[in-house]
Order: sequence, then C-alpha cells, then structure tokens
Amino acid sequence: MTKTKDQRADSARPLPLNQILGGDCIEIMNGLPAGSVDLVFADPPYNLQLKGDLHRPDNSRVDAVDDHWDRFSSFASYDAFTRDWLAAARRLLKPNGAIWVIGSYHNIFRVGAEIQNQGFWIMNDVIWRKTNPMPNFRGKRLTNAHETLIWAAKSESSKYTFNYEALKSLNEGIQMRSDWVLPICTGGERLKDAAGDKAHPTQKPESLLHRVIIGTTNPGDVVLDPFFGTGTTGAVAKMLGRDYVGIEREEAYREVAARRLARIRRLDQDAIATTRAKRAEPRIPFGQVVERGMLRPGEELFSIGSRHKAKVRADGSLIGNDIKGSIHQVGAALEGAPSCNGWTYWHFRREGKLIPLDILRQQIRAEMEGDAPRPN
Amino acid sequence: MTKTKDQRADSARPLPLNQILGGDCIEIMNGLPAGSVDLVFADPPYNLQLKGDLHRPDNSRVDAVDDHWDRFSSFASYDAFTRDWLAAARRLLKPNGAIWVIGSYHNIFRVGAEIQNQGFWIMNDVIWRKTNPMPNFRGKRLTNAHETLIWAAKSESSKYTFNYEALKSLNEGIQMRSDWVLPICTGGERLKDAAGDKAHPTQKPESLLHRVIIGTTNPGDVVLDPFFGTGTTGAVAKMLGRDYVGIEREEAYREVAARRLARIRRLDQDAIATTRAKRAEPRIPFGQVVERGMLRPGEELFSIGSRHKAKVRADGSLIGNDIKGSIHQVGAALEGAPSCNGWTYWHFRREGKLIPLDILRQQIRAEMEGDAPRPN
DNA sequence: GTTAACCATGAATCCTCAC
DNA sequence: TGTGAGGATTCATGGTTAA
Repeated sequence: MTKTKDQRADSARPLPLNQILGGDCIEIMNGLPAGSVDLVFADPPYNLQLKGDLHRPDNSRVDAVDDHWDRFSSFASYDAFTRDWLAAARRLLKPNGAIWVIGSYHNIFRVGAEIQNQGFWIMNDVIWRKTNPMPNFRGKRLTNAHETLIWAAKSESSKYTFNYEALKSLNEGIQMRSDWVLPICTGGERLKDAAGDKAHPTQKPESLLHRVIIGTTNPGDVVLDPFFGTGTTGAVAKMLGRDYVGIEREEAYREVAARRLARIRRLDQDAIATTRAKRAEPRIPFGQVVERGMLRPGEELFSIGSRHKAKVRADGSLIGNDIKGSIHQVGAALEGAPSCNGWTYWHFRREGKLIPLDILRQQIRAEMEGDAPRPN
Repeated sequence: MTKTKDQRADSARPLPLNQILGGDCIEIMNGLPAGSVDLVFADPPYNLQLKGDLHRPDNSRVDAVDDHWDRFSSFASYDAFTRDWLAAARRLLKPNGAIWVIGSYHNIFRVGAEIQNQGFWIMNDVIWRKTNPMPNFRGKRLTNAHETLIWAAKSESSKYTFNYEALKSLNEGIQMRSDWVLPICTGGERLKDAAGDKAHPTQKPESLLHRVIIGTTNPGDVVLDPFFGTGTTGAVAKMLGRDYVGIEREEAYREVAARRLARIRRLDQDAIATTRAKRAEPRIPFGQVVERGMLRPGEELFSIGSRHKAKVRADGSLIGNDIKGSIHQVGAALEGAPSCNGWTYWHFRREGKLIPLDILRQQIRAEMEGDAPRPN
C-alpha cells in the first residue's frame, strides 16, 4: 500500500502499536506519524483548581479587583493546554478518523468549543448516566449523576466509522440513544495499588469503552489514548481485537496499566464479530435477476395492495403507467416520493401470493457466499 | 442604601412585571434596571446549521427548524451574540441571582464556555433525557435523545436559591439527580396557530420549567426569559406564584404567549401536589450484560437440558447453529417457535451449574434501584 | 360504544459510490 | 469537483378513522 505524504515525512518513527509511551502527551503525539490513527479516546484532566487560584502563592487573598484577571488567566491556560493536545491528536488522525472526549461541566464546554474551532465535526454528545453516583452530601446542588462525552469526526467530510447495527443489537433491537446508563467502576474491576487504595482517581468502566469501541471502530483499527491512566482504553481495545497506543505521564499509572494489559486476552473472531449492516452487503443490479431467469421479461410486478403495476423489460428496467426506468425510479415516480427502494417496494406473483423482489436478491447473495466468503 | 451607578441610571424605567416586551432582547435588557431579577431562564437559538432536507423512511419530510432567527454566518458571529445577551442578562441579575440556559451540542459548549468566562459559577449541568425523541432516520448517528441545561449562579460568592427538599420530594424522597427524564412537548400542551400548525418550532414542556422554577426560585421571585417564544417560562412562573418578564422579538409568538398567559391561573401552594404513576420495570437490553462483563463475548449459553447451544457476541447478539440475532430471536429459531423469552430460555454455566440469564437482569435492575422514577 | 388500525410528527448539523 | 443513480433508514406518543 502506498503511504501518504504525511506518513512518509514522519516515518522516521513508526507508530508503536500496543505499547504505553511515557511522557508528555503533546510532545509524544507530535513525534508520531501523522494520519496513522483511527480513533482517539481522551479523558483529559480538568483540575482547574479555581479555588486555589483565588490565593496568591504567598497565600494572601486575591482581592476583588484581581478576581476577573485571575479567573481569565486560569481559563486561558487550560484553554491553551486543550488547544495543543487537541491539535496534536487531530494531526495523528486519518482523514476518516474520529475522536471521543469525556469530561464534566468543569471542562467539557471549553473542550467542546475548541473541538468545533479546530474543524472537528461533532456527531453526538453522549451522556454517561451513572447508576450509582456519589450523592451531593451537603444538599447544596443536584446529585452530579452524569458525565458528558463528545464524539466528533476529524472533519465534516470524514467518512467516520459507525457500526449502527452492532449498537442497535447491544440495545436489543432499538436504535442506540445518546444517553447511556452504566455503573461507575467499582468492585473487582477497580484497580488497587500496593497499599490497597484505588490506583487512579477516575478509572473509567470497561463497559463505557466497550460501547465506544464496538460502535465507532472496526477490528484491526488503531485506538490512541493520550491520557492513558490505568489503561482501560487499551484493555478493551486489546480484548476486542483492536490495536492501542497509550500515552501516560505518571510512571505509577503506566506500571499498573502494563500489568493489567499483560493479563488481557484477545477474544476470538466469533466473539468479536458484530452484526453487519445491510449497506455493507454486495450490491446486486436488478438486471441480474432477469439475466438469471428468476423473472422473465414481460412479467408483471405489483406494489403492496397492487395499487401500482409495472412490467419487467429485458434490460432490467421497468415500465409502468408509461414511466420507464429502474425499479427504484419507477416506484418513486408512481408514489410521487423522493426515493423508493424497489427491492422492497415491488412484488411478483407466485401461486397467488405476492413475494417481494428482495427474496430474489437474497438468493443471489447466498449463491455468491460460496464463491467469495466474507468475514463475519 | 446607596444605589449603584447602574441602578441610578436605569431607575427611570422600573422593571415591568408580568408583561411581554417586544424587540431585541439585548437592547431591551440593557434598558431595564440592573440587579432586579432573581432568575434568568434562556432558550437561545441553537445555530443548528442544517443543510438539505431530511425524510423519514416512509418518505415523509421532517419539518426542520430553519427559521431565520436560527441562522448565523459563523461561530464568531454566534459567539458575539452569546457574549452580548449573556452580559446583558448578568447585569440584570441580583447578586444572589442565577441563570439557566438550555441547548444542544450545536451551541451548548460555546454558551457554557462564555458563561464561565463572564464569571458565572456553574452549579450543575442538567440533562433533559427525552422519553420520546425523534429517531435518527438514516441510521448514521445515535438518536439525539437529550438536551443540556446549565445552571449557574451570578458569581462564585452568590447565595443562590436551591430548594433541596422540594426537589427531593418531587423525586419520591430521593435526592434529585442531574438527569431529568421528561417527555417532549406534544398533544394538548403544544400550542397551535390559526392554521392548526405548531405555533413555535421548539416549544419546551412545562414539566421542565416546573422543575427549574420549583427548585431554584421562591414564590414572589422575578423570572426573566429573554427568548420568550410562546411563553412557557411565564406560564409556569405565573402558575407557581412567581413574577415573570418576557422578551420576544417575533410578534406572532408574542400574541400566542399573551393569549396563553391570560388563561393561566395562579395556583395555591397547596395545589401544587405532584401526581405520578408508579415506575415501570426498566427494560434491560441483553447487551448491557456483555458490556458490564457479566458474560464474556465468546461464552456459551445453553437451553434447558442443553438441547441447544449458542455463543455470545461482542454486540450482545448470539450465534447458534449459524443463526444470528438477539437472545430471543435465536431461541425462537432453534425451537421453531414464533417467540421466545431469551432471558429465561438461555443459561450460562458457573461451577458446573446452569444459571438462567434472568438472574443477571435482576442484578442490573437491583443496581438501578434508587434511580429517579420515570414520570407519567 | 369499544377496540384496533392507521396516521402524523418531534431543535436533525442523517448516504455513498461510480463516472 | 459535480452529477446521477442505487437504495437504506424510525421510536414514542397522541389523534383520527375504520371495524
């Protein structure tokens, strides 16, 4: 396969797959080859420490006059940090790549605005609704029972990955919504350090990453996490047959993550396979139905309830009510609709029953399976 | 008490209570007395940036929000607009006042960042989870099933109003969470114009305003809405014994709102009893069992007597005897039955024993206990 | 009159490939 | 880069009509 110009320019250091890189994520990302990553998942820090910023280093109270400047300074430095790591991540993405960022009201608005400013194209914001959040002990606010994720493609024109059918399947046949109800990470899943305390303050549940990775990557894709922490992204990516790249500044977290990842086993192909979308099926021209003699030229087709009729012609076009064209065009014209799926709209008659054309297409596809089996 | 310069300058025009003011909200707010409002509720244009038409699978056309008031030339012009109306609203707030803003991913990040920049202090972001959102018809994204509200005090030092106990009792004795499950505004509540069409494209449900006003104002408080529309804020404020100030640019909306408000009667405090039906058992998709790691992709399931077997896949579907589908579909197919309850049909093996899936569903439901009940 | 079937609609950044 | 054609895609609710 031919490398893109970007990849050639940076090929001095190829993308190190399935490793945890130590150091500042902005510097490290800038040293990796551009256009080499399918998905970025980022859980950036949001320790604004605004309270602390109200005191000077000598611990004197900042007075009201300085208040505004101080706040601005704090937001400005966080915004600069956000701008830099987002730009570095965007450079790494393939043209059809995408990013997920998770945050809370402390930081997500600033991150979301910068995502838009940099030309990412937001697909959804997603609410992780926690089944077991920490209550607000003082009763001064609402229970902060959710976090917000932003899912954005690299650009408006990106052909991003979205496994619609797989997510629908995860939701028992109903279209997946933008609010996800999942428990926080506790119990055996929560990693502990040597002292038995939690190894990381904000470890995310694997269930959250499972949904992200199943929904917006394919097996073999590269998932990069610039704030790797204890490696939840890597663990789920590895389990589901994706490659990961982790970047983490703190050595203690890297060690916990490395031990965790060593224990993970990739699932076998059967388990990783997900329900394939119809649009991924090979396209069958209607003319093949006629060529193979499954329908004869001259045979009549009917819409539901026989409201409309049309005749099959030898070239695989239809003619009905003086309208000629494809099965789709004639159906759309007769219905006065902007479009029409002729495969499901038209029916042929066998033994008094009306059978949709799509049955014939499925027969042809089944025959083709034997010739060139597809994965899944 | 000495008046501030602002208040002196504006005292020529006292705050007009329980009226709808016509005109540009920024100009009008700048002409009202500073520090005179307890709560601002704002539903600004979302800047949806819609392109072409959208059709449902049945070919009917979706009535898009393409009104002139939602069109902005760029992020920069939207940001300038946001900066100006937020500054004008902030000036009107009493020192202990607060603001609510509602939006979607199209605009809420930009609004939230500017709220922080201007020195408001965010208390919570609140998710309105819609029980009946419009689906994603093309299957290219997640159902956009929520909107986001930001609740912020005028400043960090504001002693904002929060009626903790009132919200707790609205929530059947459990602390109110940051995610609110409410239906969209339809049926008899949805206002119609003379032609019988919806009077406003984005009318909000009264239930949403009810919760906001009960939770963050006291009787007799002044609630200002700079994007009044058909006056939902005013209607609920009046009903609950608060004063309102509405600002609306479009005369057609003002007329609808005025008629609506004339019909509203203030309730006795005693009459604000909340009735709600018992919560239905929440539906648990089998996919959650897989995401949460209660069963691993690849694990085998068995029917009673182990007559049939199937394997769990990563998307929560099963594969057994070459049949793929949900736990219910595969069970039904293997039994040659029209339907099958997969939760009781399938079993997993633990320590040599076969355990029905339904045990896992009960575990998930138990974890969800204590969640906010669903209305209706 | 009762029930079932049918229809309408909601803040939406909603297609993809070949030529 | 545009154009044209193939053909894939929906959930909850409330109101209206048919049986």
